[in-house]
Amino acid sequence: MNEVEQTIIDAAIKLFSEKGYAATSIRDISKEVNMKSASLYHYIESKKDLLDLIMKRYLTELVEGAKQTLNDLPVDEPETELKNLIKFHVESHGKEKLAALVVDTEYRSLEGESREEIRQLRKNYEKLWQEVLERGKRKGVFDFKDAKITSFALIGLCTGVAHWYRDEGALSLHEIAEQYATLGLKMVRPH
Amino acid sequence: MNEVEQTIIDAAIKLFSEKGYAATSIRDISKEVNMKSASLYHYIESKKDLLDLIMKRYLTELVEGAKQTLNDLPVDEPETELKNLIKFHVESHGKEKLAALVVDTEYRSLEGESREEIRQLRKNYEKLWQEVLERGKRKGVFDFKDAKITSFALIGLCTGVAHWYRDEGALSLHEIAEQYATLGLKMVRPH
DNA sequence: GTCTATACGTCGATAGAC
DNA sequence: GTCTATCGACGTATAGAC
Repeated sequence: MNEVEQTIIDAAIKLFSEKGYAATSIRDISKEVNMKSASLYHYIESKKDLLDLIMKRYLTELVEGAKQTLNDLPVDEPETELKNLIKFHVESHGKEKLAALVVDTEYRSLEGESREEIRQLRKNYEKLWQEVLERGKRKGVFDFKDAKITSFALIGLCTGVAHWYRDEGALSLHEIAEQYATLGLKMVRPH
Repeated sequence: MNEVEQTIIDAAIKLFSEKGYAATSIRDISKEVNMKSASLYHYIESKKDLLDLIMKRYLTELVEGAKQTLNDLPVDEPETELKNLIKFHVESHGKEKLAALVVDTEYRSLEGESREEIRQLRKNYEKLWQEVLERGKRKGVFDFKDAKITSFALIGLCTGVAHWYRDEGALSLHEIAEQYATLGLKMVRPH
């Protein structure tokens, strides 16, 4: 992956997140990187390929990062695990806000194998959360009815951050992540 | 609004929610309603108009429904208010899932006045939630740091339902709404 | 009200000069 | 590696017959 390729990918992420994949033309992207559209094809195979690459790369980073987060933690502390899972997700969605928006909104633009691949990555990610929730429930530190619904609820909650977070906002990303961790933990704690 | 117009709107909602506004052509919509694309223009002014109408109508329904929900409740019970706000939002997003998806994902496809109008409607809706939250905090039945962030978190949580809910699923929409109300209330209750 | 025909712009992608 | 030129398909929208 050389420098020019990365510039093209960044331009695509910016435009896809602003206008959507379908509404962004290859000519739009080429203008953004000060090239003619024909030149882009020296670096990419197709517009579809560009989306596939972005979705796959960012979602893989999210899944691997979450796995690593859990691995770095002491065993058998589901509350700590959930707290850090939330913080990692929120911070990741704030730092890579534009890519996160693309991943969250362009699943429907994928076709065939790519779509299936992304679907699997998502499922793996949800499973990570569900396992933490189930461990906490067995241990008695969490209380909820359905692990799947609760995982959707928690992930949806954290994903929402990418839709409103701004670097210039009053609260730092770290503070927001802390608040979300508090909110999320309260959601599943017995009372 | 006659029958044919409603059929066209329903077809547009279906296709916009599946493929997105930009990826849906007037010809796609006309095929869905067994017409030629030129005939559609007897009922609509433009493709853009169709989106404006869908976004405005559904979001207005949501805001008005939420206001009505609050009006029907006893005064000075913020917990009851939040519970019913959550249930109304979740049930509305389940019942009109496709329209909800369009509203949630196609804001970026709006331009000019329409965009501003929808932005205002959204703001009004968020304000409803924030007022309930503030009242609860003053009364001491809610505990959270920032009303704006908490309202975003709660609304984002409930909106997520439209992304995974299915009529054929194991849980009824009513049950899901109840679970979400429980989760949401736990999020903001002092412990 | 619904159609056929079509205007005219933009799309993704390619050929081939430099 | 970047360009100009261009292809054929498809986009929204309109004109005008019936």
